[in-house]
Amino acid sequence: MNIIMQLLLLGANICMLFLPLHILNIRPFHHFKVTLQCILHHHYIIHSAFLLFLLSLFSQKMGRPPCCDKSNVKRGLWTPEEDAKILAYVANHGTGNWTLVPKKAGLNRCGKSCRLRWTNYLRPDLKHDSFTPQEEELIINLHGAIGSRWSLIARRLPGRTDNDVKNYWNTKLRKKLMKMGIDPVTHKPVSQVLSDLGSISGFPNTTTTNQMAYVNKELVMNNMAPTKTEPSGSNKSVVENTQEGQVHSWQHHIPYQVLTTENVQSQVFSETASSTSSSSSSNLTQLGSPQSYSCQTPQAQTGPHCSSFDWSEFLHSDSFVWSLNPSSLVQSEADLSINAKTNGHDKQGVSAVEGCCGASMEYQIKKQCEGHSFVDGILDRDSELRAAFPELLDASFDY
DNA sequence: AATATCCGCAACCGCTCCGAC
DNA sequence: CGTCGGAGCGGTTGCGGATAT
Repeated sequence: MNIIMQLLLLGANICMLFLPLHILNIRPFHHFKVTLQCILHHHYIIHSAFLLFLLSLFSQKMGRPPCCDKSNVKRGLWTPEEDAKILAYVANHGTGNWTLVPKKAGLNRCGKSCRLRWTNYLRPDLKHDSFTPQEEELIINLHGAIGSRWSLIARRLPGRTDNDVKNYWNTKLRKKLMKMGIDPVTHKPVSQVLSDLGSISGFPNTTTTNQMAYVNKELVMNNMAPTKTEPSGSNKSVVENTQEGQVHSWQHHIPYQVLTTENVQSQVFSETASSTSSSSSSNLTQLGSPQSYSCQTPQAQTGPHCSSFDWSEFLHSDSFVWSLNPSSLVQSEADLSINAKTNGHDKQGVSAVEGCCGASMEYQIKKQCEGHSFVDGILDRDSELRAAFPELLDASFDY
């Protein structure tokens, strides 16, 4: 009798508390749900059940609930037993509807967590060994072209996940580029980035000096050599910024590959669009191979050496590419819009390609196909800048 | 040998997109 | 048209091993 009275009393109290919120449709209210559950569960299990019942009644008006009750699911590293359960479940039922997987597989995990564990670690087609130089090279090329679109980049690397690529970039490749004096975000020489900063903001030289000092401090803090100023615009400047051997190794073993327009359009564009087609797997496999990135047109291979690499053109490569061959891009965009409609989940990738790949990547490709590699362009431009602004670059050591 | 610091990686979080209803 | 739920993405966190002091 006492329990019944308590239940009724609690129910009335909760109704008094919940009903106005329910009527007012206050959505953030569902954040209290778990907390209230925890408090009541500690002392009054029956009350908690009653509360849950009420909550379920009100849930229609509480907005989107969390994907799982995070306070009651296990988090952190996975045990071999848990892995075995996932593997067994997937072997029997396949993937899909991950929210049901924990329940069906007997796991006390969030469904999202299960999906991540499968896609990032347990999938049988994953490689668990270290990245090869070819993979490194591909990541750098693609990052330079499309930025940190890790999932798109990972699709070119069979057996690698977006998480793998992202981690590898953040821990290794980014530092490697910085060590070479190349800004890992823009893939330009640090000096050029600072020069752009100065010209865009209209800061006087003193400010630019401070910026240089800041970046050099960053380099020092990252255990990297600050940028040395080379007299008379030597094209060895970047090489001498760092340990020579490393850069030579970089340039010889991890060169920026030469790409053709056709390759990029067929690779990056079709990759996002063809994921639903039967030929997607062959495309992706082909994309992962380094030779697919070599310049195939004899004209390009024997073309004139590009002596000047204009970074402002690189920055505004959208218009540049349009002026080069607008008709082909119109065609590409038309294809993309069709593909985007037929493959909704890749729309993000398509738009990314439209925004990034179609422009800057294509520009790089054209430049590279003219026999002028990306690194060559960086080095040339860096040398020009050093020759043009020796006093500006010297000032970087004034901090 | 003990402690501090660094580093790599697995996992998590918050957000967006998209199809179904 | 608005809402819900699944899926995916990119950024960030934190654990555990490696290395330095």
